Amino acid sequence: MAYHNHHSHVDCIRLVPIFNHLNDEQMHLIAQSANEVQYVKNELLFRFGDKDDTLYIINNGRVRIYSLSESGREQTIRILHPGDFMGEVAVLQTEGYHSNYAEAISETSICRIHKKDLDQYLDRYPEIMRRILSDITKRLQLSEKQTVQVSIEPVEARIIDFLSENVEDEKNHTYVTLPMSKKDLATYLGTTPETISRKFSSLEERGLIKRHTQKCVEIFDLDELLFVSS
Amino acid sequence: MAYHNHHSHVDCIRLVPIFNHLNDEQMHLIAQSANEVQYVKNELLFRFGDKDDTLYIINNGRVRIYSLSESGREQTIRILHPGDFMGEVAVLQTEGYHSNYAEAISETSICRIHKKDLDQYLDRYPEIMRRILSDITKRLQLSEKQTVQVSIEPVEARIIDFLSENVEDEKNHTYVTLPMSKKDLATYLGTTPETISRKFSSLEERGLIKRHTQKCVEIFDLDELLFVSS
DNA sequence: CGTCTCCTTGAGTGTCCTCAACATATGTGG
DNA sequence: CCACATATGTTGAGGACACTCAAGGAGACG
Repeated sequence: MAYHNHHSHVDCIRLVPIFNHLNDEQMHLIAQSANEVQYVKNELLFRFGDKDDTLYIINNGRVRIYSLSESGREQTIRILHPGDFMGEVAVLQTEGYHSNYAEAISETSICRIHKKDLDQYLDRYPEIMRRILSDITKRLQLSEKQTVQVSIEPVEARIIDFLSENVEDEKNHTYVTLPMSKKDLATYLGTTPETISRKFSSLEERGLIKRHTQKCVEIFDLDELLFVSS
Repeated sequence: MAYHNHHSHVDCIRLVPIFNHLNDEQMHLIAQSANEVQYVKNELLFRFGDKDDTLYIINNGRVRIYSLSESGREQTIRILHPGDFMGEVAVLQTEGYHSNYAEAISETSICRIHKKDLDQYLDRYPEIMRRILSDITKRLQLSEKQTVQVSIEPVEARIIDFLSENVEDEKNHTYVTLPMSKKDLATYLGTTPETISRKFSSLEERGLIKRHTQKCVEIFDLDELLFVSS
């Protein structure tokens, strides 16, 4: 990783939902205490068990949070995009140990804010805490949903659900741009690349989807697809 | 359910971690706005999709939060005990719809606080928000762990992990008192009662545990048990 | 003591994982 | 820009784990 100590990281702060309600002066103040770090693709930001007391904010790029099972298999927890934050262990756990792994999946720049600074802002601007709370509540809901899916829905239903949540409509064509590799998608959906591949093939044979490129899938009839999965 | 409108629900408030740092007067104030509700065993507190804007605090009894899959199978998300709260959808989601089901699994009494009241307290006593945030962060970690387990660990490992997290040591005997029926344990661990039963039998055959009563299991060697699961 | 629920055990089946080979992308240095 | 090296994706065969369905047993409760 590479450190950059520009005087202003306001850009970093401005696009973050948890801070963007502040005025310029306030943002500037926060930006002062943030430091920017660059990571290259595949670089690890932290590992399970690392002690840490900073909040990470994605400025640019994408980060994958994942966990390892005893047997060494990966479970992708979520993918962070610019504006997302992570490392909330630091925010509130008195003992701040990371409970999973974070990896840059592209060239990524991060802003880091230390707990002691953040604590000040939380006291001074309660709205920040509200927004963090709102974000984490949302994530909790998603996480619980993911648990249910992974545990009781068959793989095909999980894939279809995932597709339906990532559709982009464009001139009477419904298609999906996969936000990650099939390999990572597999670990996200709690399965293997082979199974993902097979299910996609099956859906294609049945005339429900068409694979254009690795990342781009066309959906012929979303309603029919959703019907099939139930 | 049955409503009770005692003048004071301070008892209700006093034992709740998110409020118990307040002084008597403050607690009294909050208690004023809370109302107590009683539920009998198996009664549903709310269902998926219900609109709601109250925070629920368990005063007495136990509540099970669960979710239903398309196919009708249940996934138990968590069990709440006295002092726990739920319904945080109301706290922060502008549109407060419940995303899962809540059922009393014993005679249960609840304190409910309306969003508009709670919002006031959050502003006046920021420490409350901090504690809620802390609690939800903790739950997020647990939920993510549950996702990983359910998705990649085999059932036996999940059971062993669950047992190891509920051990109670007593005079050189290690045993576990199951906090719920095997039926509910099955839905919690993302499996079926039959499979749970089989795994317990298997562990017993291998001399690792001994079932004394339905709810009480003795563990002969915890280290060995944990070793087996990896 | 009978009923009901929960638990247990058995038999059969299906989904998905593993391992392995091959194909296709992606990226790097010559 | 091509050739090679590496990573990612696809397809096949075989097998394991856990689910379903079904019946019998054990507790709990009135």
